[in-house]
Amino acid sequence: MPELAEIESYRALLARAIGREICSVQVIDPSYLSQDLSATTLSGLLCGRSFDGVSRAGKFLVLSIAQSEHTIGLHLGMNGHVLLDGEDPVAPGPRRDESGAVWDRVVLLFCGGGDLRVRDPRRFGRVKLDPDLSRLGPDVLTLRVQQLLGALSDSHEPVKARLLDQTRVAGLGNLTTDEALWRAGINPARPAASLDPSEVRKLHHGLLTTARASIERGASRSGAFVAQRHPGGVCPQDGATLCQVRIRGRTSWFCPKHQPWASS
DNA sequence: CCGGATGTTCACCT
DNA sequence: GAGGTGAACATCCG
Repeated sequence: MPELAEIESYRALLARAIGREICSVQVIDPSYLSQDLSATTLSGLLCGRSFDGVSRAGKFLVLSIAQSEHTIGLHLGMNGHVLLDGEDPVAPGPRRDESGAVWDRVVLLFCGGGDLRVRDPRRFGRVKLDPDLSRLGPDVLTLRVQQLLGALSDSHEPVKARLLDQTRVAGLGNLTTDEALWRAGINPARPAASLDPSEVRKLHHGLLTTARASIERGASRSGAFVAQRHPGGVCPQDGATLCQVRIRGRTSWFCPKHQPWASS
């Protein structure tokens, strides 16, 4: 589930874990930790301490550890979920059995009761120590037109490939990007550098409005266009049957009528 | 049984 | 070097 909207929901959820002392760390699946992080290290770092801050950087959730220089980076991959005291703001979570614990990878128990669980059936996510955020591009929510221009102007890659590249712009996922390109009327396969300045401005507007709207609704699947993103789906704007292409291995949908190849 | 799914990385082509 | 493709990670769903 996690795209920007879901990650923001989890950021808000995790804020409620701030200040709660951790008494136990259960690394149920050691391979869920990044290679340079052992269960022993993680446990030693967290037990007896608490988090004193939570932020989002691109698709990473970053938890800072009180009385420590370290941070924990949480990346939820394609299907990761976070539960605090059993609560998951992103529905529906993976549910395979009634205990609901089958896909828990890492669990923190708080001294005062309650727990924080990282649940990820598909296991594409990771828990990292001191995640390297320096490689991330500017965050989509605070992206400026000039920065977008810079991210696009030096490449003949398809514009969508560039937008999904987290080192160029951080935080965009497949669905959000399709919706934003649709709003801006830009074909996802167009070479990035072929966009003229007015198209880049439209795209910038599309990216920010799409990202903000999805966060407000708490779901990356909530957009009018995303709802039509299936075979036979039609453009909510002009009714044309949507087309599908593959870009960088990801399915991309667009309206053949108002997202033409040629620039306007 | 097969293909595809909201993410990322890497090997291998052209 | 740049860009494209496919595979890999693991599991569920139609």
